[in-house]
Amino acid sequence: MPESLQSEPTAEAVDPRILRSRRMLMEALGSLLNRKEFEDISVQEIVDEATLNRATFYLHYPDKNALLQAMTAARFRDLIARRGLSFTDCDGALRAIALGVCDYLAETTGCPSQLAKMPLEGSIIPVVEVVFQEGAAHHPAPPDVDQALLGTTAAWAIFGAARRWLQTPGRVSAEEMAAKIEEMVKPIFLSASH
Amino acid sequence: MPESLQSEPTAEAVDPRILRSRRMLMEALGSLLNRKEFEDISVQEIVDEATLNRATFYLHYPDKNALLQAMTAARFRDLIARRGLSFTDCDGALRAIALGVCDYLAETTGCPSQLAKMPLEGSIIPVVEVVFQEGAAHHPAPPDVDQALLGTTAAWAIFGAARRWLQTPGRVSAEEMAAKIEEMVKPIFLSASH
DNA sequence: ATGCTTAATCGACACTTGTCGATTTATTTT
DNA sequence: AAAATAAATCGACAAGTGTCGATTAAGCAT
Repeated sequence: MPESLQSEPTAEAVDPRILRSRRMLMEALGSLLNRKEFEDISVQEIVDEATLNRATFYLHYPDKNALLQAMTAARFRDLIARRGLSFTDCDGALRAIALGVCDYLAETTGCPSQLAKMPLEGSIIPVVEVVFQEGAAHHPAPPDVDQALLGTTAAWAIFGAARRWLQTPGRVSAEEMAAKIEEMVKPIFLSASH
Repeated sequence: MPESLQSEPTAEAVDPRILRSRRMLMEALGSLLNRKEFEDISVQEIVDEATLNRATFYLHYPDKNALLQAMTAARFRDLIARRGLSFTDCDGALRAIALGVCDYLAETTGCPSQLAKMPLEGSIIPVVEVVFQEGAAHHPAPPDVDQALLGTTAAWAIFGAARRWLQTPGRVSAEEMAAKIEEMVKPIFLSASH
């Protein structure tokens, strides 16, 4: 069971109807979120907006939280891709990632909804982890340290910090915050080499 | 609207019926979680187990997720309190916190349910933050660094690392993991002093 | 073009959710 | 002890949820 669109560029062909349905559901939810709170949106409303049947929804997602999560992951992946953030150009990349998370959060919560809730962790953090994963592959050589663990820990730290920043009343600029996050998180990766 | 029991030792008196209802609801949920998945438990089942009316449930929690969160926070707070973990005895405390999180996760997910899901972030992380907060108060002096931000970032990092450890197949001991976490997270606090 | 496979649709189902007003019961105040 | 306050109960409600079997229609293979 494939779980997200627009990954795996050369993967095996996927039925275009599946892509279409998922895309329309995401667009429908995105559109509705401009008008009302996530909690106040029913599956029926989503499929109406998407001009799909309600049963089709459940063919793709177990519930509306899963759709929100998939949509968030897709959008954030998109933002990362647009900025060309791979960890291959290694320095400054950490700050760029942090800035991406801050920007994304600020952007999607500038809407009427205060989306700084839970379902986002499950979608943004894994994307950040993947970026670190790719970066680790391009890195010199992992002696004995668990690169994946470092990536996970850093991803959570970044998200937690960005989330706190977002819900701070008189917050500083995203760029400033990204610099702070970089300072805090960078040593995590250095901790491996004592 | 008070949100949790067993805090504020000398606070204004709370109606004993409120404490009783919330305690019974938490115990009921805890008991049911030994038998079935959280998703498969309805509010009706919870109040049946607690011998309370369903309307009473909604008098205290907006939904069952809120109850799970409150229960988790209470249990984790309890574990922290039992171990006497305040950050006042500053060194080694970070590892002790990490160990507490690992132990708690391993303990509550040893049950049939794989509770390493989302609602836990919302309950464990804040508790860890509070511990850091108290520790910061007993600390020398915050020059210009945002102690709260450091605490939040560290709390998320700890939880993320512990969570990953938990769902690792051939995982190392909790003590070993706590040591690793300490190593990774400690520099976060030192990052402030360049 | 024809059939095979699988996604999308439809209507219906039992169940859960969250809320309400009205009543009863427990606790605190005076 | 009696009155005032607030929590717990009850029944009922409209709405939403997740699932099902049966049908239609779109995409893919040969």
